[in-house]
Amino acid sequence: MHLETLRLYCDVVRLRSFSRGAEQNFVSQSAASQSVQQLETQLGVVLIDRTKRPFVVTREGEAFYGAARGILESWEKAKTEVAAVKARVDGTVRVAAIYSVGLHDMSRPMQQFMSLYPEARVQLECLHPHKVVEAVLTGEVDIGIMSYPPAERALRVVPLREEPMALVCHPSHRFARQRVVMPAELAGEAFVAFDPGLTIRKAIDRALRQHNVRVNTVMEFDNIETIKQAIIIAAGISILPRHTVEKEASIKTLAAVHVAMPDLVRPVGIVYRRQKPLTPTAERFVQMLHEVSDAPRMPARERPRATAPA
Amino acid sequence: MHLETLRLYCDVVRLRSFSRGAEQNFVSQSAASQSVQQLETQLGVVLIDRTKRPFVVTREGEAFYGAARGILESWEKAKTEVAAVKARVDGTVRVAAIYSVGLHDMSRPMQQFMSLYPEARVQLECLHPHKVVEAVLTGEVDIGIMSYPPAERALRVVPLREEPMALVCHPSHRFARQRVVMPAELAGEAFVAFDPGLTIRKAIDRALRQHNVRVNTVMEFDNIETIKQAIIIAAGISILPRHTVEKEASIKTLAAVHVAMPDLVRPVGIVYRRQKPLTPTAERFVQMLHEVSDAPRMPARERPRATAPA
DNA sequence: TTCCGGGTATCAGTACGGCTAATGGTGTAG
DNA sequence: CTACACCATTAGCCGTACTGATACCCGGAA
Repeated sequence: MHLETLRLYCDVVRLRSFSRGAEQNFVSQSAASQSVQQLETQLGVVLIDRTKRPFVVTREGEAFYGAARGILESWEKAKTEVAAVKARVDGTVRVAAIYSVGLHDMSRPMQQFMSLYPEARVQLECLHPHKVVEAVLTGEVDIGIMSYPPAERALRVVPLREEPMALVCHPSHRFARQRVVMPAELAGEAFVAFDPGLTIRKAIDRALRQHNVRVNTVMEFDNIETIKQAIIIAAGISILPRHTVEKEASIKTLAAVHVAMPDLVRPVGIVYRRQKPLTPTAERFVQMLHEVSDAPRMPARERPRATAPA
Repeated sequence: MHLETLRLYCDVVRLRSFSRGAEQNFVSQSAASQSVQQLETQLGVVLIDRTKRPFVVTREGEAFYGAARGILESWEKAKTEVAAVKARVDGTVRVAAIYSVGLHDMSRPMQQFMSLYPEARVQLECLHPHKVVEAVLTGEVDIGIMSYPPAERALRVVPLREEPMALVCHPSHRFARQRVVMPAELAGEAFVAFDPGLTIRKAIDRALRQHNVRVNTVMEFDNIETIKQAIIIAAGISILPRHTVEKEASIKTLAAVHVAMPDLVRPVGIVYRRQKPLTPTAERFVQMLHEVSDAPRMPARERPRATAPA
């Protein structure tokens, strides 16, 4: 059963004419006649009494006319409803970020984005790195923002920036009075480290190993905030992205010192599903992230470029 | 847009599988896949996220699922509604009769019919002869019952009976004491006639003319009941179908006397639209009319037979 | 990792159904 | 009664939805 047939029938009844109904539906009069006949056959009912001119709609025809109108209305409503959902979904960017990025680096681009596209919405949630990947893969979020983005087949990775790392210690620590700390000086220091399962832990370990330094790991945490708290109570030192301790450094709660390990950076990237192209809104949000990241912290010549989505 | 496609989509979503949805609709898995794809193209929306297994219905898909279910329900409702109207109409015989027949001769066949077919209904309305024809032609009624049924091309006529006529007069009239009245005796009598527009008037006029009799027409009415009232107040005599005055004759309100004009009979027939075959129920009602008419009043050899409807 | 199995997308071929154009029939108005 | 407007009917074409086969993809297991 074609919905077009119902529409045709309704127009025929409304206009009291097969010819005009056909015209309104851009088909021939013959088609209208045949369609209504088929409709009557399928229903097993005579809808229109054609022996009078102009024809007379039977009682069954009147009843069916009302019902058909209702169905067509429902159909139109369904289409607009779906379109509305699409618009709403399209206009919403769901973002999952790791804690450090979400807490320190998302408010500015989000505010800027929402002022540029007032109709758009951004849903941000802060998760553990593994959960970020999971959320992206399950489609719970459109994009993920994380450090050390994994190279999975189902994921597309767009490098965003590389964050310089700094040695972070208590203001009373002797390092706090130095302009720079050499790797060798770290030997034997009480060290507050990341959890062994995290990629950043492996990266720092590797860097220390490269400089033949062995630290004394006294604590392990899965997030930067807790590590900072541990340093504040003088539990030890650590190596963290520079900008995540900027606030504490300015109020002298913590000290951030340059450490001579130029290879040690924290790469931050955007991940999304390879199979699922970004929505236009999400794409604009990614663009916004790049612009905000580029300006304050990175020289133009090192700017990473987003790879074009499929 | 096919309603079958909507049903297929609903089944696919409900069963969370293209294969099972296809099976449920007796089509191939391929067809299900293509149908849903086309649906998505037409709506410009992705309804099902097929990159996961089992697939995930998108928000748009959920919204559309609800709407589609509503449409399908409406469709089922529409079909049953129309069927109900059809059943009701089919089981109802709409009859238009002229006053004299409707008042005197319909209660018995109607009662008998309704006791034979309790689920059937009879709608009887009494109209002027012209209105009876009109009601039949417009389709307002299924069959018409009238005297002197007209031979129109659009009408099919089934003779029902020929009613003998009698001279009707006031009980105090001299004719009331006679066993028979000869046509010649009518000369100059005060006569209460039918309206000139009615066929029965023309028939009576012709019969009188054939017997070279001229009456004194004092009143003209378009229905038998009024004529009878006029006779009761001694306004004159008339010639009416015998059985329409039987009740008044039995209680001596009127006198009905045999008049020697054997050609003068009132033919009563059933009319219905030639283009519109009778419903089964209407056909049974016509049959009933014949049986009731035949038994009391007419010798078997004169029984008219219904012509078979198309 | 590699393979395997269930499930879906894709493709070419085909059959069915709806459309058109021309023609025939019917009702209504003048 | 004639003319006209309107609808039904017919044959033939074309589009489209189906089928069956095959390729692809994802997820799980060795």
